[in-house]
Amino acid sequence: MPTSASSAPSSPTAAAAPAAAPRGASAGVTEPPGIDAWRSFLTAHARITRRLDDELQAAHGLSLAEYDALLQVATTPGRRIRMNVLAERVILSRSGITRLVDRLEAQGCLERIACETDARGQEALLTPIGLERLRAAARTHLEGVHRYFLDRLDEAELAALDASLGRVASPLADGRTTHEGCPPAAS
Amino acid sequence: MPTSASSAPSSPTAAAAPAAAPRGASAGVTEPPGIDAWRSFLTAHARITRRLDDELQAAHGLSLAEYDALLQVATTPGRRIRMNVLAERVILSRSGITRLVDRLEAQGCLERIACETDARGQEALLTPIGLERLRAAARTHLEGVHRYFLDRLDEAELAALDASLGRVASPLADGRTTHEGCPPAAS
DNA sequence: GGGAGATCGTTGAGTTGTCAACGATCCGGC
DNA sequence: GCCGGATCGTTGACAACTCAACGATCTCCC
Repeated sequence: MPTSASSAPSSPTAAAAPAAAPRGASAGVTEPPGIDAWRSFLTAHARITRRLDDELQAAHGLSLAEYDALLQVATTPGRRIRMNVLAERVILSRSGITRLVDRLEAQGCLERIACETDARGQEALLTPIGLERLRAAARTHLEGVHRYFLDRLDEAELAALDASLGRVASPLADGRTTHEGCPPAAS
Repeated sequence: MPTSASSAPSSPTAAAAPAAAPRGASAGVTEPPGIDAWRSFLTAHARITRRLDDELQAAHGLSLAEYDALLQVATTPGRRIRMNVLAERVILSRSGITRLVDRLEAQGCLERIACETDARGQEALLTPIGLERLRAAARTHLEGVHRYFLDRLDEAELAALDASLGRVASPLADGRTTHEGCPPAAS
């Protein structure tokens, strides 16, 4: 899912949007107000993450997902984490995590160890190489996050963003099944 | 790129974050303030789009990317659009668009026609089937966008989001090459 | 304590995207 | 008019994810 912007056409008010989709439209579909925010959200995400991923890849041979996984391991007490938990944090399926850890293990950044308290479990353990790799990559990554995101917003905006998006994300915590615990609207 | 959240560890202030990553951390990396907004941004995107994609797929057998492509065609005057432009709007590589249009064409939603003014060019043309498909899907999709996004934010928040994220996205308009026209910070 | 059912991580198969390279066509300078 | 370089859409090869199914293990209730 590449995830661009746009959701449905509306009023013929082609306004800002410097180089992307038309903000107004013309098909046989109607759209709600506020949808512009949704589009900006999608567009911003697609553009920024692509940029960050490219830069990280070019400078350190690490994808954003790999970086994130290393970070999650590094910031967990003991620098090891159940595959399980890692999957949820990085927002990947369990099989996705298996393969991602495979890759990082092959590069020497992570090690797999058996979980002491659960014989089914595996833990990913950060190696010194992995930590060094993460440290180096963090510089590049944070620089990018600043350049493309943080530096363009003032403190109030960042706080507002955090509040709004945090509120929007929290009810969707798990996501295993398609939509169970969430009443469609008011029913 | 699965794109979860998080960027770097920081102060040991594990606060909100209902079911995901720790907001404070403990590795050998330092992090800037405001990074919480960045994390919320990533988390919200990952969770919402996954949900929307699942629902759209279940109800109409359409991925979010396919939906978006249909919408882009539908909202372009003449209901046809150059592959080129479509790629940019949906934020996909040109080969990605070739394949996506292949799929939609196979389903009868789109048709490929030669461009009249440029013999190299192809245009994707929306078929009646495609329009009907889009209309049906739009209901599901918009309902989801409301449920997971719009309805959780008031008007002021939406406006703020649009302004902030729009400003953040615009400088990254094209994105073909990795980072050419953007001074690293202040140099 | 024993068995049914849930959960763990991995695997095979399939999907959807990318990059590099291609032939075809367009365009600007000579 | 024509030729060199850009741009168009497609293709082959590959990368990274998903789902479904698996054996192993845990957990809870009888």
